[in-house]
Amino acid sequence: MADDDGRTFTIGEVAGAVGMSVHALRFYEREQLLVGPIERTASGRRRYRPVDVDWLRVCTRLRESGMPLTELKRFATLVREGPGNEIERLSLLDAQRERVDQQIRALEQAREIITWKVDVYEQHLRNDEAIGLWDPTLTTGAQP
Amino acid sequence: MADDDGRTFTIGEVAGAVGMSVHALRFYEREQLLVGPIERTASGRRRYRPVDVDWLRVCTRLRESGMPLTELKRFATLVREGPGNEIERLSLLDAQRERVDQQIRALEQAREIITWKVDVYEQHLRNDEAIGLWDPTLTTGAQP
DNA sequence: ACTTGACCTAGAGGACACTCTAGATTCTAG
DNA sequence: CTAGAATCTAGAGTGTCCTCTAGGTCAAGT
Repeated sequence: MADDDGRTFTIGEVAGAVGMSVHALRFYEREQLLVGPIERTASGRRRYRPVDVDWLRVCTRLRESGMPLTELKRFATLVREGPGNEIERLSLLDAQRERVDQQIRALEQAREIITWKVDVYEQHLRNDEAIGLWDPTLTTGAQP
Repeated sequence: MADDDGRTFTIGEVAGAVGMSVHALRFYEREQLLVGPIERTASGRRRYRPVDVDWLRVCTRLRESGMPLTELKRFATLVREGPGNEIERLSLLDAQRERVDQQIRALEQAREIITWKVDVYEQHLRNDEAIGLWDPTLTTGAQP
């Protein structure tokens, strides 16, 4: 078990490590988005274990992929409840992967339109013409 | 000029065509996110021209790609002001394309993590084992 | 010892992008 | 002609996801 060597981290260290604010970390805890309870020092300060940090890293990835907090919370709850609900965890993740694929497709479409417009402008600037071709609202092929 | 044939559309038709609500369309107009003024009938109802619809389609793409409304407004303003600011329009679009690329990369990373977790769960369900491998907080390679 | 900075809670506040309401008018189909 | 659907305005409200504030406690360096 090289996994849980007694290292712990302050909230500030964790914030730096996972790219969230300390405010957000406390918010996540309040909202029950974490799997285990975060331990405290005698004086009440949070001590994050490596496993907590790992979970937070997963959280940030899922959030980046557009998973809403409600669903992240659902997932956290399932994990907290322990073995027996793997099918639900799986379907939750699978649904999210589907959404990610859709997002990627949408972004690629948007990227094409942007690129097309960039090309139009670049060509315009190269040609330095003012022949009415440059109304960016013209997206249909019909040109005078 | 096969471009501006007198067809016009009601706000409801446009909403259906571009996938926005009528509320959103009025909101966009109020917020100066449109390029031209939308014409009105004698009784004050909006009449959208094809060019307006085209612009709205561009808007939805840019929004889908994560462009904030403030920037969309800036772009609309530049277009409204007419020729002469193409360089700024270009840099705005180019910056957005850069952000889209970053988003795609982030989504692909998230997708990998999700897929990996899905695989883990699927394998688990196939094997029907409970040997402590299934703590989803374990993201580091170390396994017993 | 003292100062500076990190941390604590509970709750308010803010940014964003709409979404909805109310009350009135107007268009359209039967 | 009339009922119902669509539209109008100005402004308030909503959901999401944090972010910040106030008023403290605690820890570490000098």
